[in-house]
Amino acid sequence: MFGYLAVAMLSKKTQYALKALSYLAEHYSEGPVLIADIAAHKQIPLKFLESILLNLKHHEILESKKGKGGGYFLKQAPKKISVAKAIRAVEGPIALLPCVSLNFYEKCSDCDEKTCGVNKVMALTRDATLAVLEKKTLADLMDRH
Amino acid sequence: MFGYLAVAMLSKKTQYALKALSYLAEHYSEGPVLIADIAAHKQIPLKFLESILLNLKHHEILESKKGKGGGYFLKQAPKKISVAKAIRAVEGPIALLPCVSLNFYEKCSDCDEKTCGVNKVMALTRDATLAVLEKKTLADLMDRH
DNA sequence: ATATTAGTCTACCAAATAAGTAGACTTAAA
DNA sequence: TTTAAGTCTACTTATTTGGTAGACTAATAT
Repeated sequence: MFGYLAVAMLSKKTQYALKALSYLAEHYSEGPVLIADIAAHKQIPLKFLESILLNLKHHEILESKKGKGGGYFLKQAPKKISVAKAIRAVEGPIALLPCVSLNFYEKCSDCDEKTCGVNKVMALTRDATLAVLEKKTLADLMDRH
Repeated sequence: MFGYLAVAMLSKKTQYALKALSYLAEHYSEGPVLIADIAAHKQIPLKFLESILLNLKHHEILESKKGKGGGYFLKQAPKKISVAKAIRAVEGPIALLPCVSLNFYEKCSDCDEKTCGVNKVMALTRDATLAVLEKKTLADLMDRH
C-alpha cells in the first residue's frame, strides 16, 4: 500500500558527477585523467559521463585537454571547490522550494513570503543544508583508504 | 546554454500537501474541513488534492469524516506532527542519497560506506537537514497574519 | 602531412515519474 | 431516501531521467 522504490533526492546524474569529482580530486596534480578511466573505476556509463564532465567544464569546475595525453582535471585544488557548487552545476537548486533558493530563486505564485509559514521552515532548512554543503569541498568527497 | 527551468527538490504534490496541512493546522479544533475548502483557499486542483489527503490519512496524519458536516482534520495537534513526518509520507526519503537515508535506507551498489567520502558528506547533510525538519511542526507551517 | 588519440557537440530514444482527470462507489447525516 | 462528502480504481498526458549514436574538432606523434 505504501510502496516506495528507493527514491533519492539527488539524481543519478548528480551522483555520478560527485563520484567522478571525487576520483578527480584523488588524482589531482597527476595530470589529465581519461574519461574512460573515471568511468571504469567509478562504474559510470561512458557516454553519459562524457556529457556530465563537459557540463562541469562549462561550469568552470573542470578543465580538459584533447589528444594524446589529454583528459579531464580539476580547475582548482579540491579544497577550493565546494560540494554546493558541484551540486548546483549538475542538479540545479539545493533548496527544497524555489521561493527559498538563493541561486535559483522564483517567487511563489500564490503566497506572500512575509506571512507564509512553509516558506519560513524551508528557509531554515536551506540554511542548515547549505551550512554543510558550502563548507565541505571535493577534498571531503575523496575516499579514505 | 545553462538553462534551468526552476526545479525544486520537493515535488508539486508535496508542496500541495504542506499547504493543505498548514491550512488544516490553522483550522484545527474547528471540526472537519472540506477538501473543496482547502483546494479553494490554497489553490490546489481538487481531484489531485483528494488523493493527497487520502494518502496522508493512510499515513495516520489525517482523519476524515464522511457525509454532511464531514471533511478532513489533523489526527493530532499541529505541534505534535513534525514536518519531517509529513514530507516522508508524501515524498518519501529526505536524505540526498538512499545510502544515508534513515527511513528509506538502501545500500550503495558499488561503494564501501566505511571509506566513501560522498557518503560521509551526505550523512552530515542529512543530519543538518533533519535537525530542522524533525523539530519543526505543522504549527510552524501556519501563516502569520 | 597524416594517423591516432581524446574530448565536443547535436540529435535522438525509451522508460519512469509527475501531475492531473474521470467516474463509479461507499458511508453518514438530514 | 436523498444529499453530502470522502474513497477507490483506472486512466491520461507531459516532463524528466538516463541513456545511446555518430559525426566533428583539436592536439600529438611519427
